Amino acid sequence: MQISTKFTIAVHIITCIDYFKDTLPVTSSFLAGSVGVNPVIIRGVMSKLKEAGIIAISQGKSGITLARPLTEITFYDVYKVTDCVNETGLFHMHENPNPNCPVGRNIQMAMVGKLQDIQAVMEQKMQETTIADVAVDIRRKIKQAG
Amino acid sequence: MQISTKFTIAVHIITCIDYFKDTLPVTSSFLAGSVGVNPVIIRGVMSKLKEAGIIAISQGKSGITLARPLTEITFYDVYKVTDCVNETGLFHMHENPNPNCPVGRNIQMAMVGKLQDIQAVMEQKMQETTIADVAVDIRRKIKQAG
DNA sequence: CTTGCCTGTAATTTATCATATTACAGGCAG
DNA sequence: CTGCCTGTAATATGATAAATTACAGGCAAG
Repeated sequence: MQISTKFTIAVHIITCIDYFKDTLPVTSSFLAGSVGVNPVIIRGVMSKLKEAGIIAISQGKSGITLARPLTEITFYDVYKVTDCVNETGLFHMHENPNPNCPVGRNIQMAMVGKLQDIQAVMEQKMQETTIADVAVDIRRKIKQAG
Repeated sequence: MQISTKFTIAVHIITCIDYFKDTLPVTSSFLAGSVGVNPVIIRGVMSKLKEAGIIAISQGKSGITLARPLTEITFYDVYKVTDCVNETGLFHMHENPNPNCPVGRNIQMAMVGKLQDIQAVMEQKMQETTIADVAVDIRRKIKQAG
């Protein structure tokens, strides 16, 4: 299993909006071309980024803009927005342990807290990484080699 | 997306082997009953646990035993054994960014290290948790309420 | 104020993967 | 030697991700 590409697509989208903001109008079709996926996927992700107050979308020909600076958009924000991991958690527990078995009827209670702790450290690390970190790396690489 | 139930099933299996080791022979059918899944799934997980030197399997009627103490079996060991996350990583990056776009041709390089770091803190936390921690919780709960 | 480009979203298709299930070969212990 | 158990292949089913088609609705440029 893997976390949906919607997460990295969203990071790509945000990075593009920033990178091209003074050059040309950024639209879902343009983004679809850069990301390499269907425009509908882009629109779906964009729509959620808008709801979350990360980007601003105007219809017509104007294009999409950022609603706050890259340094204030964390990986965690994007990860939450794209629903990559649902409310039941990162780990999928087997759902029918036997209640007539002493281990079976207690295993969920015994594991849930530990699994949440593991997920929590991952999410904490995501909060410490921002899209600005990605943008910096990309600009540096472009300066070096194009 | 979620990490496969094989992980929690494996934890359940190991806990059961320990819990019932002096009481009755533990077989794949018995475990399937406790876990609530098909015996073939149990056998597949068991087989990998054996390869990894975590359990010992003898055929015939004898049953399955642990190959090392619970305190030396970490969540990380079990997670690796069950192949819950493949070698391409926890995150699934979109695979066709446009090489003609400056962002598209550099986005993967800019993200991969950051995603690996996030995965690494999660795996580090898994190394710090052992099946013994689960077994302790279960025994305590059983003493309290059954 | 109209027209054209763009977003929003539903519906359908395709591909992939997780899990269940059936079936049977092979092995060990009693 | 015999019966229960493991090992594993093959197939079916179901869920989910992503692609695709289609179209309604809105804004902005002119």
